[in-house]
Amino acid sequence: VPKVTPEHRDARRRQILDGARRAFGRFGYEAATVPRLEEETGLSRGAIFSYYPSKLDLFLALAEEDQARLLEVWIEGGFDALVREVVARPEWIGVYLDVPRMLRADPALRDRWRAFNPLGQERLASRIEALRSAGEIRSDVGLETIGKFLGAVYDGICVHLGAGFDVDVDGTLELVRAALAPPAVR
Amino acid sequence: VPKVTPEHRDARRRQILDGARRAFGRFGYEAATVPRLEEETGLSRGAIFSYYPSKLDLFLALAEEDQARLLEVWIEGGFDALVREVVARPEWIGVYLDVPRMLRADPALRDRWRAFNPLGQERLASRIEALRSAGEIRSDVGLETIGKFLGAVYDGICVHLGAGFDVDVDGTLELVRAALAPPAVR
Amino acid sequence: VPKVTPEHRDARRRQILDGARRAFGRFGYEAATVPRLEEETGLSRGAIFSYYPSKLDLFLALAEEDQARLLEVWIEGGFDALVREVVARPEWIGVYLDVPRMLRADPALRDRWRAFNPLGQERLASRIEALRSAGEIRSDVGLETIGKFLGAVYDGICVHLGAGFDVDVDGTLELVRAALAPPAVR
Amino acid sequence: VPKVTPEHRDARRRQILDGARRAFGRFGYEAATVPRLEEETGLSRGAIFSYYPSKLDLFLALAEEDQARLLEVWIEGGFDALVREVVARPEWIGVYLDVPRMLRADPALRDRWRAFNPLGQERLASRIEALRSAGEIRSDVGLETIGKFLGAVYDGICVHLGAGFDVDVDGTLELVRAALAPPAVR
DNA sequence: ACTGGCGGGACGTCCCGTTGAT
DNA sequence: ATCAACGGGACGTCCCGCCAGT
Repeated sequence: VPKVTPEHRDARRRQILDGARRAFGRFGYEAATVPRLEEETGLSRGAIFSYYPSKLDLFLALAEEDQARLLEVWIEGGFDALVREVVARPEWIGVYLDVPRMLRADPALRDRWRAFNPLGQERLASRIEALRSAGEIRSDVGLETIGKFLGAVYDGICVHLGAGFDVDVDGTLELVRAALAPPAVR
Repeated sequence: VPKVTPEHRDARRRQILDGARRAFGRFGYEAATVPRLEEETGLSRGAIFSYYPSKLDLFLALAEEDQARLLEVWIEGGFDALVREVVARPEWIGVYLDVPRMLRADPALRDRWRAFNPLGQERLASRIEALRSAGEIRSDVGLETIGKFLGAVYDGICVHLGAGFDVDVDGTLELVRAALAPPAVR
Repeated sequence: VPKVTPEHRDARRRQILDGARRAFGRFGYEAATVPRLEEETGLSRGAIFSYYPSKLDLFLALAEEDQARLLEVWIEGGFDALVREVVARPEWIGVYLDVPRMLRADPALRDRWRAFNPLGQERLASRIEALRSAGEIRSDVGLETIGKFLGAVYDGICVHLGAGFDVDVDGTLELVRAALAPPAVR
Repeated sequence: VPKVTPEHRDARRRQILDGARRAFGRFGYEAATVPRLEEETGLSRGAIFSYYPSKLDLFLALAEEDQARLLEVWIEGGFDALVREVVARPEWIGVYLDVPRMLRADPALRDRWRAFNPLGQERLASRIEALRSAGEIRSDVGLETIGKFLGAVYDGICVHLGAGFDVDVDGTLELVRAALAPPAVR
């Protein structure tokens, strides 16, 4: 049984994840066939499947990794930063776009996805809460509503980006700001 | 001398479209296999493929039909009506969700999709323009920006619905309204 | 029950046979699909299959018709005429080329083919016999051998023509003549 | 690091070629379905198509192998040896018979086939030339004509063999000899 | 008499994941 | 640890022929 340093394992994992993202992003989940994954990662089936038990698991690992990273961007830099991030790296959208479709057909997956990264979600909620307390966003609508609204806008932008349509980042962010602005005297 | 009446053909077409929508909606484009299409439509391959030359053509016929119908709802009833329509019939979402993913991988398809129903798109633009002229929505941002914003929100809602997440219709619409409201004295 | 004159039936039969020959000749038996037969004949499945019970039967009718005609040419005009005939109408070769392949896989068909047109075969044998008696061809080899030799040359020419290779008609016929010439003083 | 030794690969290749020849020979190209190829080779689709990218490629590999071998027999042993070889192994005929039929419908394939093994064709031409110089065959007809004549006779014999008809080897070869004999005083 | 809708099966291809070899 | 050979199943397509309908 050959042995290998943990560093090597991590590097391989990264190599697989990076190549897989390119493949999934370019072709979509089903069209990113194992041969294409091999090509993009530069590794063979054997190697890939020794790190991830199936194509689906590899895909989900990628999706959760992105999810965590983007949540972090949101928490750290706010919604603007989140949107600018995805616009700046549209090649990452591919993976994200496939997720909801898979959730649709597989309730078990839906639960898994929902339960992922509860800590991050909580931190995000706290941050929005803080903004609200500071009077920067309106407090006459529920936190949940704001979260869902932002989520929808974000997902919508991703869909447009993913489909190759132009996105008006500044304009959209301006409208989002207006939507969340505390009510003024009218 | 055709073998069947045009009425029969139309009925069959509907039967195929309806069954196919169920199949595509439930499973997604690739997982809606031909046997599943047969099962849902109650017809055999021979019948289905005598009306549509391929699975993709059937899918696109469905997608364009929905697209036209929803655009009509939007034009006639406004954005609220559009959102309430998709929320009321979430089983129609499935087909819609697969479209952008397919556009991503196929530029030719993207062009075809974009060029579809130009008249409807124009009519929608006119309507928004009219609302703006009437002072019901703000005129300090471009028409294009408003269209893209609404499109994004709508698509985002579809993604959430499609993925099986709850959607806060009233709250979201309220925020959209705020986003588009003409600026007041602050 | 509609009625039709025998003339009409014969005309339809010709129409089907002629179209089918074009299709079989151009594409070969398996690639000459029923839709292609429909196209070439200008008739529908129903019409075609009401005159011939299956694609194979239609093909064999055609093959036997050609076989009979070519045998007649051979009997009437000799081997030279036969060869010149097939060279002049290479589009007829297609059907002929598929026959031996089908015989190979189907012994029953082989018997049917062999038993076809015994009268013609006999007449041909008589003719060669007569030539031999007249001293025009050598009599030191069996009639059977001569027949098989000529058959092989003819089939070989057909194969070459069918494959699209050039055929040296005059040269080949000259060599055949030499092969069959009565032995001279050497 | 390959999984198997080159010897293993060669053995597998042979196993596939041999089984495929049986299948193609018995049923013909189109009727030699993939399941039948699996059965004859004793291997699965996965194995077969990992050695040959498609059924057509497998078939052509076989055809070219035979072509090369038989050309060698012709060059080394003369036309007699060639004919005796195919008569002795009639199961090899099947593959050979399908080739011209495929060439007929596919000009690209025709070019590929023609360009195959030019060295062998040249060596054969030299050999016949040498025989002619030595006075063993007539020199009053072109080399090309002789080649085409022999090719036609050979192909005709193959057709007969393939179709399951008897072939009179000795008689036919005797006639071929007469055809090519130098002209004597008459 | 003729049409063409339709059933149902078979096609070649390609897929994913296991496994035995290195 | 990594490889590629391989099994076996599923895919969309297209085929042929039957027969209901005109």
